[in-house]
Parts: sequence; C-alpha cells; structure tokens
Amino acid sequence: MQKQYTLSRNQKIIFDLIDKSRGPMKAYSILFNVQKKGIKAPLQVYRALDKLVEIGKIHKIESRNAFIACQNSSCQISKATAFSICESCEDVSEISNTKLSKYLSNFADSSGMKYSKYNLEFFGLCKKCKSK
Amino acid sequence: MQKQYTLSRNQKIIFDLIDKSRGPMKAYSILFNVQKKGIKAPLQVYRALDKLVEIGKIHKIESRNAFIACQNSSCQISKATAFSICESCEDVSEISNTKLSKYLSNFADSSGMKYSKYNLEFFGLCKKCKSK
DNA sequence: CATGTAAATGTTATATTATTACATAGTGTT
DNA sequence: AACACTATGTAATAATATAACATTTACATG
Ligand SMILES: [Zn+2]
Ligand SMILES: [Zn+2]
Ligand SMILES: [Zn+2]
Ligand SMILES: [Zn+2]
Repeated sequence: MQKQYTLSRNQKIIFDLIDKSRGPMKAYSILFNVQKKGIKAPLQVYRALDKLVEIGKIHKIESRNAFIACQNSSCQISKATAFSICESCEDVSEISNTKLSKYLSNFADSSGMKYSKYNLEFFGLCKKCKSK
Repeated sequence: MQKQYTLSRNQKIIFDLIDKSRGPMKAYSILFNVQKKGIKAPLQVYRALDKLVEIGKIHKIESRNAFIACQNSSCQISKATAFSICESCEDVSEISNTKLSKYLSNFADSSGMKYSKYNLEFFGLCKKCKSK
C-alpha cells in the first residue's frame, strides 16, 4: 500500500494527465498539454515528475524516457518495477506478478551487493501486433 | 557465443575506448575522447554505438544513458541483459547468472505477450560503498 | 574486372530531454 | 512572528539524440 500524500497543484495537474492517458507520456508532451493550465516551463514538469516518481504514483520507462501511472499499488514506492513493452505499437503495461517480484527482490549474487531496488523491462510483441 | 563480425574503423575505435574504460561511458564523453582520432560529430558516435549494441559488443545502461562493454559472451546478442548499479559510486557490472537469465527468458504472464528481450537493472550499494 | 548493393562515413543543422541558478510564495509548526 | 520546509516561477543553458543529404568503402556476383 502506498502512503498517503497530498499532491500539490502542479503535481495533481500532471498526475491526472498521465493517469488519464492511454500510454506512457513524455515530458515535453506533458508540458504541451498542461500549458493551458499555467505550467509553462520544462522545469515545472520535471519537478512534478520527480516527486511523483519518488512517491510511487508514476514510474519512468527508462528505455523510452516516458512516464506512466502506477497500475499496481503493491510495487513498494517505485522500488520494484516491471513492465512489458510492445516494440511495435509501444504499448506499455506494468507487470504485477508476485512470484516475479519476490524472486527479484530476494535476488542476490556473489558480488556481495545488497539490492534495494530494481527495474525490469520486457520487450516483445503484444497480442494485437503479433496477429497482424 | 557471439557471431563473429568485423568492426569498421569507427566502430573499433569506439569499442576499444569503451572496453578499456573502467565504467560505463556516455556518448559525448566518448565523442570528446575520440576527436583526436578524427571522429568529430555526435552522429558518428551514435551510429557506432547503435551497431555495437545491435551486435552485442556493448550494452546501454538505460537508467544512465551510458554504454558498457559486454562482460558476458553468453548474453545472446543483447537480448537478455542484467546489471547491478551502485547508486553511490555509479559502478556498474553485468550480472551473469544462469538461473536468473533462464527465469526471465522463460517468463510469461497472463497478457499473452511473447517476450523476445529484457533488460534488468538492480540498484543498491556496492561492497565498498556499503562499508563507508 | 565491372557492376550492383549494402554498409559505413562525413557534415551540418536541429530536435529532444534534462538541469542550473536564482528569486519568490505557500504550508505547517512552535 | 519566526522558522523550516516544500513548492513555484522564470530564464538560460546543458546534455542527449536524430534528420537529411552527399559521398565513400566493402564485398558479392556475373
Ligand atoms: Zn507501480
Ligand atoms: Zn503492440
Ligand atoms: Zn552482455
Ligand atoms: Zn559503490
């Protein structure tokens, strides 16, 4: 479960936009979409994005430089994220799989490194694109 | 095992630089370092990087926009990559763990999506930084 | 060896993504 | 009120990546 947190004005505007969007959104596309609400500069967008990522309301899809609303309240504050990405239509969804997240959260190798966080991105073709 | 491939001049210059480097390198740092060898424009670097990634000689660390030489000949042509990243010293190493790669390569969820590729990045503190 | 073709290179300009620096304003606590 | 903390506004700039176009090289095949 996510800790409750009151979003500020800009954070709310930007979260609502991402949350309503059908796919991941890029920062400058977000900027374009919120200019009518008074958010005029990239930094205003990036600051809100940083905070939203920090509190786990959104995630960054690193391979796409894009942001998506968290679809999975159990991914503890952005510390354990997994996504499936269609390389054809660029559809992205968050994977919610207890076995996978347990496996990765408990993963340890010989390096002696303690992992506190991971991000996994799977690529392939979604059902739709596969059947084309 | 990687298929043999003859690197072109620019590809070789850039691969050698990355391979000798102690950590991941960023594109413009690469550019700066190879200017004395006649590679003058970003595009020349990015083209070589694209090809090197494609043939599996290097990998991109997506969360860092940086490139590292493959340390693991068995990661089939960049289709299955895993890294550990120290959030303090930014040290990166490629994880070579058969169980992990099998687990992920065979991963399937209910979405009906067939995954042909994945990239996993673990974050934490390395041994050195942990003991500071 | 001539010809075709795919891959690589060179060059300029430009697009996209992200941060620095500094000033101001709101929010909640003591 | 005084303080600390978070958020906002604004301008400038840094860092990352691609588009477009001309030319050259590598190399297979007739
Ligand atoms: Zn999530
Ligand atoms: Zn698709
Ligand atoms: Zn590798
Ligand atoms: Zn470290």
